[in-house]
Amino acid sequence: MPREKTFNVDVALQKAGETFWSHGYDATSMRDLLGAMGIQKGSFYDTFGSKRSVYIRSLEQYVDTRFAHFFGEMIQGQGPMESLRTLTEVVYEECIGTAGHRGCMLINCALELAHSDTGAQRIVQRALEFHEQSYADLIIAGQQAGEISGELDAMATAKAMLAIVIGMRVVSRAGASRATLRTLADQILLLLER
Amino acid sequence: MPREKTFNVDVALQKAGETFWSHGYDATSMRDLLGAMGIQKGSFYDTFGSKRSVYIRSLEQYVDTRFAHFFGEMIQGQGPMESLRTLTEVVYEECIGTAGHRGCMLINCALELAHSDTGAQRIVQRALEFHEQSYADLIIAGQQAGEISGELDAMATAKAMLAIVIGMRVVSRAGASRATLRTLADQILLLLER
DNA sequence: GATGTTTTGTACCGATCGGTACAGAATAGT
DNA sequence: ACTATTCTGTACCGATCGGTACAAAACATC
Repeated sequence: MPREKTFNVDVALQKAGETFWSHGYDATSMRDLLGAMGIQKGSFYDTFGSKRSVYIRSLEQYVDTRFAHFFGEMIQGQGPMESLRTLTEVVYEECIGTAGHRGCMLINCALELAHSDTGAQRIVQRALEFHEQSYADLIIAGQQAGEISGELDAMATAKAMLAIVIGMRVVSRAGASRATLRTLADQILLLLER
Repeated sequence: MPREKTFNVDVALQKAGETFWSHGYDATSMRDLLGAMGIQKGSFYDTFGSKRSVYIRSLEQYVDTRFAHFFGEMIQGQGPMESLRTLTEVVYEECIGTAGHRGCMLINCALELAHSDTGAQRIVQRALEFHEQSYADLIIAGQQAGEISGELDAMATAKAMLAIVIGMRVVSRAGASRATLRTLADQILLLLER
């Protein structure tokens, strides 16, 4: 008998996430948020409860969909080394694209919120660990396939790769040149040729 | 004839900088700021004019004193490779220290403000370029001294080193383990042994 | 058409924001 | 003592903050 919800919760969350992504948590006001989500205050608080809960949920959605896509269909059917190349190029393309100045929502969150919000911190840590482990798995697979030297410390190299990726997202948000980002992408892959 | 200022402007700026460093720009209120600086609103606005101007000045002071110390007395009398080792260890020690969760003020600023404040962005960019160039100079000196392979692309390696340093500061602010930070420090130095 | 729910829109809440104004106490040089 | 400047402390400004309350309209089921 009731009237059905006329807006899609996931879509609204995604819109909210994009706004948080660009401007951060504090700098996003309820006015900005409602505008981006296309709903009114009443619906907002009935559905989500608070600004912070929307942030957390949109961050979780960002992590889930992004990593599923990254380590799923994006490297479907590719060999380990080819996958690592693809993933690095994708990061590079995102950094130099129009949305490059937004950086990575996870990393933006790590610096703005993970410092004071333990809930956000847990999400960030788990996502970083997952990212790191996924790299390491690909490196190990590459070693088993003979594409990557067995001398390499897979976990340590994975950590270094992730650190450079993080560096790329930071400097690109700070306005780094395309050439710098290209160099960093190349350096990531050079880590695998030792 | 006038009464002299009873507080030291540089000390007050430094206290302000530490507060901004820990909590960021937005999350630091005037109340926090005045408390940390140990002065009252009247003195604050008479002396500094605005919250933003204090932030910019404290950021400049942070960059100046820090880099002067880093690439000055800290590596005084050391060879190039030894200097690079020292600088890397210092970053590691800072990351695992009690102040590690603060990260680096410059990088915090890069993500929070450089995105929207062109003045802050210019400071961040110039500081990153200086840091990068200083690394490159040391690498080149190391190559001339025969401590580092001449095959290495000095500028590209410097960029990669800086990117990993940035990654370290981000993950340490997000609560990374000591072991992870140790691994990353080792990986920085491994970049020089190719 | 009656009922129940979700929508929009607006009015409002106390708190806090950065910033201004100013009075009065303190401290210096003349 | 006189004067100039800086300090502290407080009161206040308009604006905005996140969040609440609620009435009226829209919609879906019965």
